[in-house]
Amino acid sequence: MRDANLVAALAVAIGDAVTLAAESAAPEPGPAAAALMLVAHLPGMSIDALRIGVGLSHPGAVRLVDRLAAHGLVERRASAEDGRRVALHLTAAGESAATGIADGRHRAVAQALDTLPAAERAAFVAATEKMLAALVAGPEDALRVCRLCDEAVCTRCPVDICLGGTGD
Amino acid sequence: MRDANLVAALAVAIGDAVTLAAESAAPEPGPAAAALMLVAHLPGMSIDALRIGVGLSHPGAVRLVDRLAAHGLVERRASAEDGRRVALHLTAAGESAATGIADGRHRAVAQALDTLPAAERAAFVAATEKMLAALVAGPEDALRVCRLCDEAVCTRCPVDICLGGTGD
DNA sequence: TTGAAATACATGCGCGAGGCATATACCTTG
DNA sequence: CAAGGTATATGCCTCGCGCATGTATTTCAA
Repeated sequence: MRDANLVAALAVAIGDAVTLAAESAAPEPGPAAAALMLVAHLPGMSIDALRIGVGLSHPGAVRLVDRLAAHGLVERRASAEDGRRVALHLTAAGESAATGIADGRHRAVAQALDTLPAAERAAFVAATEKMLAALVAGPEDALRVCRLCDEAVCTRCPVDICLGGTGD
Repeated sequence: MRDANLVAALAVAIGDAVTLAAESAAPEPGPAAAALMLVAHLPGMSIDALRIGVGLSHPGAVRLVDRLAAHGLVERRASAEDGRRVALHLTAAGESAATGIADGRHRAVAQALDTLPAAERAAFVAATEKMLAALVAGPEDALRVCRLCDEAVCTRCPVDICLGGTGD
């Protein structure tokens, strides 16, 4: 009981810090930061996939893309395979916004992680990987969990491996 | 870099699970669950303290209390010392809602934590305590971090100790 | 091949939570 | 006792979001 409470509190603390850092680098509070990171991670993704990742209704995702496009951060391109689909891509400004979000996220976590000596830190991260793999039950979970991930450093990604991917 | 990304991903995953569990036991999505847990933790607290904990503007907190009171979960009492203040208290229904939120939070984290063998789990929790203490810089941080805590199991609370309290 | 169902995206509409500015009551300090 | 600060409440507005619906494209069945 006490263990769970402590872990939940740390998750809330780190989650808040990550969210705060992400939103300060995004054009608006809320799911915009997650949307930018998702499109950075999966260029050409559809609005429907985005909808799952950010946890909005479909109309909500459409409006979110509208706003991000109005800010010049993403653009809708026609999909080659499927004429119904929209292929979402980041503009140059969108790329740099995504980089800023990833940096802020990294700094927020590093502030916590740097209080641990190297050995404890390694054990902590190893346990983190194990739990992360256990928490992901399907592709939809993966989209949600990775919605703020920095794909540049996500090597040997436990979520990807858990889904049968290579982890790259 | 990779360490930070993994830890952030786990924080997001656990944070989502905790939030989902909390909101499903609350009368509405958003900060309502946090408000109920805060009032459960600190009976008689003011609306201003609540405002800090849930991260709303003052009017937002007033309206949130209005809604919770309309649902019969909290009640405003007159403060004995200060006539300007409102002393917030949970009703019986509010107490049981808070219990449901704490239970959901506990289950969400236990699902992740139970994947670790006992030794790893103990090390993970020890590291968690250390980081939690390092992340709290003042009373306002404490209110925010503990906004979903279950006070019944929060013995030797690192946040409280970090602020000079006894941890109980 | 044609018509029906399914999928993906877009839009009209209304709701409701939240913030800003302001008002009121109370405490505190000179 | 007057002035300033603090705690709470309210009028007003904005805006994000979901529901229901509309449109275009693909898929499938007969």
